[in-house]
Amino acid sequence: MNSQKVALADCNSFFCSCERVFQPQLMNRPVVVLSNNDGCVVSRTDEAKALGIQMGAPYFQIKDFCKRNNVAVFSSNYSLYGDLSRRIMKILAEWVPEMEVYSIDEAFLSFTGIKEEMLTDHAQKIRETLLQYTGIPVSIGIGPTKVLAKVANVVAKKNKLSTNCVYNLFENKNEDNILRKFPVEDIWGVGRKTAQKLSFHRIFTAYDLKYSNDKRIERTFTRPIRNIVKELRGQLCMELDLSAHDKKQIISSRSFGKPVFKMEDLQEAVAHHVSTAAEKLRKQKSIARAILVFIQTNAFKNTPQYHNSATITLLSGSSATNKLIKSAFCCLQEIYKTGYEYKKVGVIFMDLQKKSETQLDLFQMHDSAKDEVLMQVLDHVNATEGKSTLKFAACGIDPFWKMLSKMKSPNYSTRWGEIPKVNQ
DNA sequence: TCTGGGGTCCTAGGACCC
DNA sequence: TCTGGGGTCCTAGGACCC
Repeated sequence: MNSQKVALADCNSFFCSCERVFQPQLMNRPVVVLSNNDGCVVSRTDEAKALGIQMGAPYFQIKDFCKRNNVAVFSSNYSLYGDLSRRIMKILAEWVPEMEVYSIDEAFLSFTGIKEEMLTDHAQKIRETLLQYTGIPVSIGIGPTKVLAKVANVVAKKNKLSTNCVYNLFENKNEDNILRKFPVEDIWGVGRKTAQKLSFHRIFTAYDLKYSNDKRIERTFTRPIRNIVKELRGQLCMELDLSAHDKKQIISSRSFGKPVFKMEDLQEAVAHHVSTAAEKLRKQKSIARAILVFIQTNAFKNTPQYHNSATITLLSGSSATNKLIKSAFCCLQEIYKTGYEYKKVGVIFMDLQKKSETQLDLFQMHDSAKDEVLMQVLDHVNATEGKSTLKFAACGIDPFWKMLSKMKSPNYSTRWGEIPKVNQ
């Protein structure tokens, strides 16, 4: 029998909570944070949810509504959220022997070994500490598997007052009562398509899925769903992933703030994306052996549509921005067509490999020693003097296509010049 | 005027080989 | 005319996540 105990700590309305840390007057006021380009809503506080603002709602559609209802609106400030996330994970790590950082605002914690009667108390202490040290509220769900810990977390979040943001399934004598009220589409790993298919089989709740016919599930559904069924039954099949992995692909892409038609403008954007992605690539000490460039028109607009992509294989791999820009331009050349109004462009580095594990091949062209030094200097300057202090001319000086970010809060915790001042 | 971005995993099916 | 079957590897695309 599985004796594992898993907790899922998940920050409440994380991006909004980050904004509130530095503007406490926003407590109890509805707050939303927008995606890049101020496109749509990606984080909402309970007050904003109560007003009926939906996740993913396009901002231009709800702008007036927000004004009328005194909603505080922010552009996303990822350096702020990233920094607070790092602090939160560091604190969490001090409380448990093992944890898996699952996303910017979530971590699975191993509670195995803690006495059953102490679980809730332990979670409450973690919650209090995080709130005190960072100002960020979290909810914690506890169960015998990841899927059930996720379920418990949803229960905690939906009943903040009665649970004080901690819900422990081990304390519940009749777990099935919870599962009966839990819609199948809210289960972690069940998306829209699968929920549709499940409802066709008359499976509507987590309870239905837990007690569904094994043979039918085996026949009809894929492995991830079969694993979810097992986890709902308390059978652990998703272990905590403790190792910090290197990324297997690195993407950089953005929608344009304005329509773009010309090749030169696309090139500037592509050079910019390659620079961003290559910096991440070098940070994890890897090289890319394939690069993909894609371009898209605006699918929401009633204009001629076109989207395409091209890939180039780099035999020996590279992490040198200048070399990668050249390859990316070749891809772009291949797919660019005049006469279209482009909305988005992006690059993907694929087939990544650790630099140290690269097979040296006499006949292949590796990054030259000169490039290596150039990249080292580039990264060093940008790390110490600020992002994009030094960049390739191909990226342009002041790109007109750059994204909108009209309501961004200061980098309170990552830039000396923007640290909040305390009144004398 | 204005609708995000960055990831992972899985599977089906094609290509290829013997 | 008739033209196997099984295995592996790779890739594109689907589905899902936050």
